[in-house]
Amino acid sequence: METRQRMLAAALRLFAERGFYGASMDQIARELDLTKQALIHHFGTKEKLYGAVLVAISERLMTEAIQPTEVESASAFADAVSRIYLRTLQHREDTLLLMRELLDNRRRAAQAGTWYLKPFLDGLADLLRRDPNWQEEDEGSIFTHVYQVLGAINYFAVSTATLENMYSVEHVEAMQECFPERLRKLAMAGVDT
Amino acid sequence: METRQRMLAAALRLFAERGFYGASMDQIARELDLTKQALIHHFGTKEKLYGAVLVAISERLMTEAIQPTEVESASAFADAVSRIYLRTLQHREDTLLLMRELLDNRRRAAQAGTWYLKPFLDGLADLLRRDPNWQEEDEGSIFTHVYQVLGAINYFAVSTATLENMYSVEHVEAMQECFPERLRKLAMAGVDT
DNA sequence: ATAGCGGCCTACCAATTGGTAAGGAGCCAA
DNA sequence: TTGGCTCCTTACCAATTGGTAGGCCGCTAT
Repeated sequence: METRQRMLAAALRLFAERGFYGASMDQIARELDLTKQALIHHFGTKEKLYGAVLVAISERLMTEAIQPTEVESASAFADAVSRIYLRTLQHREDTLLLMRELLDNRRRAAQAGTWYLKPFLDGLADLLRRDPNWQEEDEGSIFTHVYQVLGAINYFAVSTATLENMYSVEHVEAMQECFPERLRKLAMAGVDT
Repeated sequence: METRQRMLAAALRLFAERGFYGASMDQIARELDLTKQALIHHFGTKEKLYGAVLVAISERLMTEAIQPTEVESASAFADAVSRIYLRTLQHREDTLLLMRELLDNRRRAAQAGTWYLKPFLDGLADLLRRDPNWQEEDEGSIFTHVYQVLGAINYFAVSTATLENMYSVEHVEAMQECFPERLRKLAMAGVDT
């Protein structure tokens, strides 16, 4: 059991860092001081290992990201967004892998079982729907707003390493400091401005 | 000459769709009814081919995305963002590849020549800096805002295929219809709210 | 003692990878 | 005609890929 968790952790790291094709079973196994056959023994195939990693991520996301008993307030959505932002930074590897999955998905898109994000998105949309400022808005508008805010978070979370090299560590730290406040303004961005 | 362009186009398509490791020289060549040695003849190695694709993208981005003679107006930034959004949708493959590059970059991050986005980012930041509403904001705040808005655009552009499968084509069309208007509100999201 | 079993190994395999070497077809200039 | 050049080919290669087959070791139940 212990081993299985270690395997999932190592696989997450390498898949997140190098992508599905970029990471080989052998590399993952070596990271654990095992042979790739140990991995195959536990998960069958590379695809299934990858799937198990995705399942683990989505479980974490569901149990941690959205509290179902969200307090109903005018800023409920903005509050949830703040929490999601913090969580995204903490689980950067999850974020990286989900981003990669988003890119790769379009090929095997027809396959089922890949909508790990759907309940999450729906939950956020629900939160926004209950906001008095948003009750007159149509569905498309609500989902669009949710997605734009999520995009702002995830894109940044995935970019910090590049930004640090493009500018400097201090520059990125300055951005990180401003981020929550500006994110809040995005989340609140007016319905009737 | 003609062939070189066709090669770059095919490489872009496959790299964007499957990533650097996911696309093989052979696949790219077959797409052109050539052998992979033709590709190697023109570009030397796979890495160099990939590099040439990135260079082509960044050139397109620089010449098209930001007009240097942007009219100075209160909504100059929001206008630029609107144009960038349209361009992003039109060149979705470019967007996909740049997103992948963003993810992969963190490994070979120290390498030079990969800051294709920097002049683009700086240009946008400049635009925002000249906005009267933003003149008192510090650098971190400005860059953060620019990046959040860019994130909203790119994340969505890269997600539409997945979203179509997750919900429906109509759902995504509804989002696409709302997008520009909501994006504008994001871009304008208040400085002193 | 021993049979079974989960956990992991070595040995091996076909397929695919990026890349080298060498040569041929077509064209143009001398 | 000859030589050279560009563009592309076939033939080949070592390395790596994911995966199969089968066996060894240590634990537990009988």
